[in-house]
Amino acid sequence: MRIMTKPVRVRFAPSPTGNLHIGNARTAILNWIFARHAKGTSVLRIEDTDLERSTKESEQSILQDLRWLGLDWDEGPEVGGDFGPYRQSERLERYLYLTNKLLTEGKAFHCYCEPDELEKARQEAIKSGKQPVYNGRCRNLTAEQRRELEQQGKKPVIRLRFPDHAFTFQDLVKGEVTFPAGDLGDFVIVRADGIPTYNYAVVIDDVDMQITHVVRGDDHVANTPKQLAVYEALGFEKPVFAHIPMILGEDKTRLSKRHGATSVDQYAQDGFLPQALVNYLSLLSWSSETGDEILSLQRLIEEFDFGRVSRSPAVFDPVKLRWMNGMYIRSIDISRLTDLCVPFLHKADYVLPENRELLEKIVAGVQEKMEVLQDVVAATRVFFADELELENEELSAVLKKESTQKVLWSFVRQCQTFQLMTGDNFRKTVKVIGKETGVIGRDLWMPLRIALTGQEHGPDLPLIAEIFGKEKCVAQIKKWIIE
RNA sequence: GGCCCCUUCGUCUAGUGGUUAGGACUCAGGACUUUCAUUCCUGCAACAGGGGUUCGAAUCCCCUAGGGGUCACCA
Repeated sequence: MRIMTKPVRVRFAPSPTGNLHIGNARTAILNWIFARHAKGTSVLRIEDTDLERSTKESEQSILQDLRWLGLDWDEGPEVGGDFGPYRQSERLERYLYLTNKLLTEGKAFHCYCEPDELEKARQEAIKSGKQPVYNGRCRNLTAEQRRELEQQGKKPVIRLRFPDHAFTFQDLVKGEVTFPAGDLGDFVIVRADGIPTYNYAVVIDDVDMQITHVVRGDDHVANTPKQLAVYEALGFEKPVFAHIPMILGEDKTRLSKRHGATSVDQYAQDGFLPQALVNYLSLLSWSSETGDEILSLQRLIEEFDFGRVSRSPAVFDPVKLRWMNGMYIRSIDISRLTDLCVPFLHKADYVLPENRELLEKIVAGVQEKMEVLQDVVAATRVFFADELELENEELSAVLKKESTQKVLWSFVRQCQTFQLMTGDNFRKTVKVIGKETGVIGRDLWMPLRIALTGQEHGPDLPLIAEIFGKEKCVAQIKKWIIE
């Protein structure tokens, strides 16, 4: 006998009600990595049953953010597939068909209870320590009673008759999870406006799209028994579940806007690299068996395993993300890095040199000082600023020192001995100045740096001199020579 | 409040009965160096608490505490 294992099919199913959030991005990443690891299929589905909040713009921005992260999908909006449509709003007929089936089989029923009444009862139940479950008032209405209610103009919702037994499922990361009987009531599967609710639609979609593994956030664990009840009522085969832990903020509460930047889009704008973000996020609640942390997409795909996903939530650490981003910036080749930096330089209104080689030289000079691409602006300011003012008054004291003045004089004199200011010429010049003045080390270099750039810190001085050119160097130095 | 899940350095984590409890970020110190940065080295720092089980528990069991999630005509 040969055991045929079904090819893996996973889905990421965002609701288009805002930007792609870091937490959702992590879910998308794990889904995608798992699909690639298993040589399976990744599906993207848009869960837009919340008509109030869903927008086309959100959908577009989410798609764009996913692509920016480097995640693609084999089936879904804009790419199609054999199991569509991939937007819930386009699948209403399918839900209706199955709802009628449940209704005729007596597995679901119409409910005419007033929402605010129910809500009041719910609050009271919670307050008095009881289970806030639906009381079953409309469970057994006669056709006569229903007609009467309808005549009063009441619009019913449809509830699922919730079975009176416990639910257990095997979770790929949590292990066995059991929910005792009697804690859940007949929940709403179709709203008064005919739109299905999440816990209902999600099951039908997952089945229709032949999803084998449901990989999603921890916050859905408590929803799972409701969904299991739907699988059961519809007679559907259940998928495998994998609930990955939440991402928390610094204060250990669920990551949200109060914790700062939480949208993928924001990280893109700040100059994070998608590879770094993917790498960092995949390391939240998961680790490589090797202990390595800088992992290529290739390795992520090869090594990923739900068995190594931790069961506890992880605090998002922006500092470590920045460090990791810096690692990636330092590792990419200078031509690509330059391409990536150009938009940031433009935004800063810097006038960039026509000469590509020169631009790359500048970027190379600050590559190791960057953690995010945005840092290129501050790091290269010295090359693009019109006016190089002293950073602070204390520096002028350095420039007035007697030894400094000797150095500056000597520099101007030495510049007459060569035509072109190159890094090498600058280095040789400084060496000669050292011999001529007897000044060495920091006392020799620092005054030149300050006179040349107005600052104590910055890129390699010979590089600065070369890019400035002889004329500008001499002019800058002369500014600080006291007659 | 009920139910579900979780608990190793400040943070991310390794660890599946016997380890000096390892690594990474951060921080501190040092080396390199014309500055900053990079890089390298060193250091600080953890098994939530209490009971068991066992010759032996971070690892297994129970209780307590703490945290998170969820109980919607949101997803």
